[in-house]
This record gives sequence, structure tokens and C-alpha cells, in this order.
Amino acid sequence: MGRGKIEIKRIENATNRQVTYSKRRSGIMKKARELTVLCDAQVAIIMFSSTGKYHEFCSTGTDIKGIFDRYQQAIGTSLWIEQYENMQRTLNHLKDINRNLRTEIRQRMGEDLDALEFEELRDLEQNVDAALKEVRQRKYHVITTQTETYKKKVKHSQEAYKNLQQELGMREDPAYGFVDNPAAGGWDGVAAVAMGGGSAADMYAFRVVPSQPNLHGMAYGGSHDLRLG
Amino acid sequence: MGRGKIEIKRIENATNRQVTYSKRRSGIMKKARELTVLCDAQVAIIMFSSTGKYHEFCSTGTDIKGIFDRYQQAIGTSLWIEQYENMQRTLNHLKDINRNLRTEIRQRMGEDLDALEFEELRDLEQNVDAALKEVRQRKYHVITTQTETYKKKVKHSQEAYKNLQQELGMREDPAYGFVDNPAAGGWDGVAAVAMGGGSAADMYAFRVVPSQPNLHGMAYGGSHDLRLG
DNA sequence: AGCTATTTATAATA
DNA sequence: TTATTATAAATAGCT
Repeated sequence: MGRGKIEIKRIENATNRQVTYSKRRSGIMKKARELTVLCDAQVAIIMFSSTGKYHEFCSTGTDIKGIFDRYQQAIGTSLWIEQYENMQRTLNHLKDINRNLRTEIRQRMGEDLDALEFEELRDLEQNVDAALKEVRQRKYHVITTQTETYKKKVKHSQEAYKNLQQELGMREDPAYGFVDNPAAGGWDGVAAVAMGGGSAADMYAFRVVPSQPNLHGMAYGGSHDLRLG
Repeated sequence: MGRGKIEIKRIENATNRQVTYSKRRSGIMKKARELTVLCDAQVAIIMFSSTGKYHEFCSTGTDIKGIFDRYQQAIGTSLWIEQYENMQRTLNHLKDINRNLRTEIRQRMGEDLDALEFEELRDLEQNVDAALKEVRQRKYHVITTQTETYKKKVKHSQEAYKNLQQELGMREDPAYGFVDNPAAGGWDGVAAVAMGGGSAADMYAFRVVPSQPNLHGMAYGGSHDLRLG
């Protein structure tokens, strides 16, 4: 189709080659567009000229990625999907581990114990028992430390007050003075109560803000229904 | 180019559409082949007909993947990178949750308690305490059930033996007969020991194979160093 | 699938 | 590059 028939072989003249590339490229693109409209087809074309310039065509209603994803599905074997499958495997593995960790936590909370055999139950009991002792010991340590701190603060305030009194020449009403050791046994007595066990600890007045509000993704005793977003 | 000019719009007759698709498709493929030869170009084409059948063309000396890798390089950004990053995000999220679950387990085991404030320690203690009670209760239930089962088995065997004796006309040596209730208090006594607590349970003779050998990915009291493979 | 009258694409040229 | 145009190629409508 032209002033003369041409042989289908590489055009040696670079200019001619470029011109022909340009004309035929637009011809193919036009044909492709017509095909998609006439026949309700999806077409993706990518071209690179010998000079390295690239051109693409893609039917409306989709994109290159869409068509190539569909293509990969169609041929069954993946070109790029392989690496994603690796990731998918890793992901599923993580999910499995995750599920098992949740199961262990639930069992450590005394839930879902039906699946456990006697031996497992016995080991779990021993382990939870030991853990409880550790936690109580730690709690005692914390309460003792805090008590010491408060005792020091009280002492320090008392001394500051006394110094102030002396400097002011004792002009203040004695009713506003400090009362030493208000409770029997002082702070140590409270620490002893805290050692007693869970329910007694409720009476304790300390309320500290958690240093890491949601590090666990859940509160102790909360549900374990965390899902991926 | 045909017996009549046609309007470029969807061909409603399905048969005509399919025929036209087939003809024009081969036309485009031929043009593409000519272009690659004449102009030394690289071309990749993927087509899907309205019936879902796919066809492809690719210039010699390369393949679809090669051309699309080059295409992704040419446009600078990877078409699939977004999807990849999504997965990577999900993966990291899972890893975070995973780490937090492990932390909670360790804390429930009485480890890594330094990071906890007093209030958290108190809640943890209460929760572990309650869990311990649940586990003990379940263990008692299991041991009771197993005890009942064994009692029934013993009883059944005794009766079978007696029936056998009677059928054989009591020809056997009485020394081989069953001895009833060998331990003081019978099976119930053993169950009572199992209720006592963790250390006492070690004396118990039952050893059952875990029904799900490694469901947790670790044994109670084991390390929590599970890593991805 | 073929056939062929027509339309369309394009090689050579300006 | 773009436009022109003679000619080759593609294909719509039929079998």
C-alpha cells in the first residue's frame, strides 16, 4: 500500500526507518482503537522504537496494569506474581503464628481449655502459677519503691515546712502543721496489703497512667479480635 | 476497506463481532510484526476478546516480561510497586501485632515486667490469678472425667473376668484374680491430689500425648523467638 | 473458512 | 515534520 510494494525487512536508512515507524505506529494504534470499540475487546500495546522512545495504547475502561494482571491470570503462570506469592506465603505464615499466639494468650487467660490434654493443662497450670508469683513479686517491688519515694517526699516537705516556720518566727497557727504517720504502720503497712493478692489491691489508691498506652494492642482481659485493617 | 464503509461503534451481532475481531486481530498482529522488522522496534500486544479469549504478540528477541520491565523502567515507576507496598505495610503491621502478642505472653509468664506501671501490674496480677483458677478448675474436670473412664474400664474388665471364670467352671488359680480397690480411697483420691496445685501434680502418673503437637508454635514455658523462615 | 468490491493505509515524493 | 497521491493491503458483506 503505497507508491510501490516494499519488502518486509529492516529499513537501513535511519530517517526512513523513523518516518515509517511513526506512520505505521499511528496506523496500528488506530486499528487497535477501532478493534476495542467494534469488538468490545481489551487491548494493551507497548512499543519501543529503535531510538528508544516508547509509546503505549490501552483500551478505555482499564489500564496497562489491569490488562497485564488479567494476562497473568489468563496464562496461569505468573511473570511478576511470583514474588508476590512469596510475600503472600510469608503473610499467611505470620497470620498462622499470630493465631497461635492468640490461642496461647487465651489459654493463659483460662479460656479455650477444652482442646488441651491433661498433661498440657498441668504444664499450663504450673507455668501460670509461677508467672503469678513473678508478677506479685514485681508488684511488691514497685509498691515498695513508690512508698520509699513518697516517704522521702513527705520528709522533705516536713523539713521545708519546719525551716519556714523557723524563718517566720513561728507565727503560724499550729493546727496547719503536718501530722506525722497518719496511719498505723505508715506506708509500709499499705505495701503489705498490696502483697496480699488481687482483690485486696483494688483498695489501693495509686492510679498511674500507663507509660505505653496501647503497646499490646489490647488491655489485659480484653478480647483478642485484632484484625488487619 | 470492504464492500462498504462501517461506523466505528460496537458491533451488536455477536457472530459478526467475533468474526471481525478475528480478522482485525490478525491484521494488527501482522502490522506489528512488520513494524518490528521494518523499523527494528520492540512491540508487545495483549488482547482480550469480549468472550474472554486472549492473544498476544511480542517482537522476536525478547518476551512480554522483558518489554514490560523495560516499560516500567521507561515510565520511572513500577506499576506494581503500589500493590507491593500495600503488602509490605500489611506485613509490617502483622509483625507489630505479633511482637505485641509475644510481649503480652512474656508478661503473662512473669517476664519483662520492668516496663509496666503499678496499675498495669495490678491488673495483670488479677488476670493471671483468675486464669490460674480457671486452669485448675478445668484440670480437675479432666482428671475427674478420666478417673471415671478408668473406673468404668476396671469394672468392665472385672465383670468380663468373672463371667469368664464362671464359664470355665472356676478352674483357674484364684491368685490370678483381680484385686479390688488397690489404693486407699480409690481413684477419687488421686484426683484430689491433682487438685492441690502445680508441684503436686508432677507425681501423677498420667502421660497423654498432646492432641495437637505444635499448635502453639512453642511449648508453655518455651522461648518466644519464633522467626519467619 | 474463501471471495471480491471497496475502503484504508502508506511508500514515495514534495 | 507534514501533505499529497498512486498504489498496496486490509477487510465488510456475502457464500
